[in-house]
Amino acid sequence: MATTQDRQLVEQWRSIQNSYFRTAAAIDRALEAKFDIGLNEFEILDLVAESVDSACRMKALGERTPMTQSAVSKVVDRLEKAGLVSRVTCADDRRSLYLELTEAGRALHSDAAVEHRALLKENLGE
Amino acid sequence: MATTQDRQLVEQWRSIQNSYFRTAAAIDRALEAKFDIGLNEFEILDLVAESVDSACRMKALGERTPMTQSAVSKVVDRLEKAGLVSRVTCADDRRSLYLELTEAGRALHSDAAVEHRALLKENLGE
DNA sequence: TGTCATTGAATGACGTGTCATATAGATTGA
DNA sequence: TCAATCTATATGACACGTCATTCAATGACA
Repeated sequence: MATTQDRQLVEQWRSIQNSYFRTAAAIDRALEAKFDIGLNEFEILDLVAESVDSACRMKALGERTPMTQSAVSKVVDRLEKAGLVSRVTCADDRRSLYLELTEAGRALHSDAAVEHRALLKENLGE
Repeated sequence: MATTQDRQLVEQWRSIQNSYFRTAAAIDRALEAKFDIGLNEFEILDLVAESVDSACRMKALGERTPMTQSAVSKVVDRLEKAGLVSRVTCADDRRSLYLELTEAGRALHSDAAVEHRALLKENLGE
């Protein structure tokens, strides 16, 4: 039953896993060491930073990341506690929140992004 | 500072993340539902199943998966508790252990592998 | 052979993610 | 306008992974 195609699929999958984990781990460690935030925190920061409009975004964020809604909520908790982001209630729908980078958040993001891109380049492209 | 190349890298990375998470989640759910084991458990089972020799393998396993040594140890705990695998002490190095599939483990693996390959095919190739 | 460093694996504390649920605000329709 | 329903987010219990540490066995070298 173990066809050649099966083996190829498994090999392909393992290779994806490895490159995914290696890249994620490298970025995570670097960001943790230099900026004291994890990869998921950075990715939320990154998404907020690239949203130019100030639409109500907690919801939108959830759609742009594989994270669960509750994971996003907790990541934002940490970012807020760290003073990098703030939740602002939405005028037109008071259930919703949108996120704003604080000054500190903007500064950290722009430094961290350089690191992030460099590590992506190092790990993805070669 | 946000060069075109940066954007491409980020896009590439998000696409890897998404396909990785989607595939992993799909497999994990299916295996959980039908065989009551998670993806990591299956992957260890799969590695054990494909090791023909009976060398001392806990160690070797750690080298073929992105999982930590301690993660492997805990996954094996669960597999052993579920009666799918057994730890056998090594004659030539009594610190080492190798793993054997039980009958139940072998049976479950061969069924689960079919599902696993099918989902890989569905998610990776199209 | 006795000490010291090393190696294979297990364990406990801890962080973070997931699922199910809770809560508050919005929407619909009679 | 008042239920009933739906939607956006938060929260608590729990599972699992990581790190640091521990323990036992091995190896190395005097």
